[in-house]
Amino acid sequence: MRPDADLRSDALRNRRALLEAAAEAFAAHGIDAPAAAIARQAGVAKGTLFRHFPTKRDLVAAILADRMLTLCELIEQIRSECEGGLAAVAELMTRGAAMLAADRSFFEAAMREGDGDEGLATARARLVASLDELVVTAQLVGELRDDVTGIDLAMLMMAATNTCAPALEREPQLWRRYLALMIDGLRPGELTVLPVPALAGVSVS
Amino acid sequence: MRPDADLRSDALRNRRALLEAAAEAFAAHGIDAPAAAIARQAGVAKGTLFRHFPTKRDLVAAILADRMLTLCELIEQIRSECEGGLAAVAELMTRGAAMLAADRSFFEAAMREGDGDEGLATARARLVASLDELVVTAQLVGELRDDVTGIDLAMLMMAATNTCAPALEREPQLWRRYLALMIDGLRPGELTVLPVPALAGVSVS
DNA sequence: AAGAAAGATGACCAGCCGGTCATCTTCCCT
DNA sequence: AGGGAAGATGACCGGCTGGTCATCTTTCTT
Repeated sequence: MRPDADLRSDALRNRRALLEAAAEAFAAHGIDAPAAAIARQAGVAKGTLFRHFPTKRDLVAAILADRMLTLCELIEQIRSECEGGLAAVAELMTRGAAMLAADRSFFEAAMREGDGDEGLATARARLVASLDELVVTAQLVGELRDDVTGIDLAMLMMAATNTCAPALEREPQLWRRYLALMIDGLRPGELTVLPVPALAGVSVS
Repeated sequence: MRPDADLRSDALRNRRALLEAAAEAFAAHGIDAPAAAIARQAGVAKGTLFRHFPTKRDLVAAILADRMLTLCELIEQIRSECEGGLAAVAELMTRGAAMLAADRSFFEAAMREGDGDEGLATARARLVASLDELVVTAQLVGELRDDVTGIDLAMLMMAATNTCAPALEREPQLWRRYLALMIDGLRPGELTVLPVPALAGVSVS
């Protein structure tokens, strides 16, 4: 993704193996997957991991940023496929949530990581912008309540998938139930005036 | 709460101090609050803690059970105050969520703990039963969609409060926003057919 | 082809955690 | 009052973690 600076060939290879291994480990075991395990999986020594990512936070941030950009791509794809209404929003939330449900680490990471990492900060900003576009489009057509924002969508996706996390083994699709419920709450009609404004701007979490 | 068996006077005193200290520590720092800190706060040695609660899980379970019973009491109180409609449901969810928002550990514990502990299992059962009663009442009046259950309410409360957990420092009331959105989704009208049934029976998480 | 720089290695470290146990103290009953 | 049992103590243990560093290996340049 990054231009990857000018690394020696072996360094580049290792870096990529590390990212791949980390993505897998984090998705399966959450943020707390031990660094040693990731290095082993990548076929590399622990020291090498810490050479590429001086801190575990850096590694987590790199992967979180990547996932966020993937979400951006998903949004673009949906915008080109669907009409802009609630259907598009629902489609995004469903497919996005499916992504999150398959990756334990996303929620944990999005919650804990600040904006220390620059790559993460810009990825986050891009994601929020994309979400906002989608929201505004749906609102213009009158199919989405006017008082929600892009960040709200992100929060709801995380809410639906994470709440079920442990129940996921019993019923891996449970998140769909709550997501559907939440989407119903997004319809216009302003049944309730939302208390408290959404978080603003750059930093989602 | 428990009859507290027949303990020696000092043992009883220590046990209570331990529970109080643990509740405080868990609420503030989450489930991972170190056992040593809890013991110190209770003015007791670490060994004493592990005498009363052979495993940290046992301590967590004890406190989680207590919180669940508190929620039961809250429900009873609301049922005696409000009419049975959606207002009662909304009231419960708001006040219940406020409780959860003030206690980092509840969500973590509810997610991780199985039903190993008997006290916990019965507390959980009682809570689910209370929630179900509330739900049925509101459904009879036609103010709550027919396809939700008591467990759904619990899940939504946790979803709303936990998702915002880290944003809580910036905007401690943010959970109210999402809870309101979710409650809107609970209105009857069956806009969407919910995919996936709710979890059944005893074990919530 | 040779040497210097970039990179890889893995033994090692410090810190923290849950949990144990031999020893000492407190309580309670007779 | 005194003795035995229930309880309290805190040093200690083993395991696991993120992170370091002196040493060795690979790559790239000239």
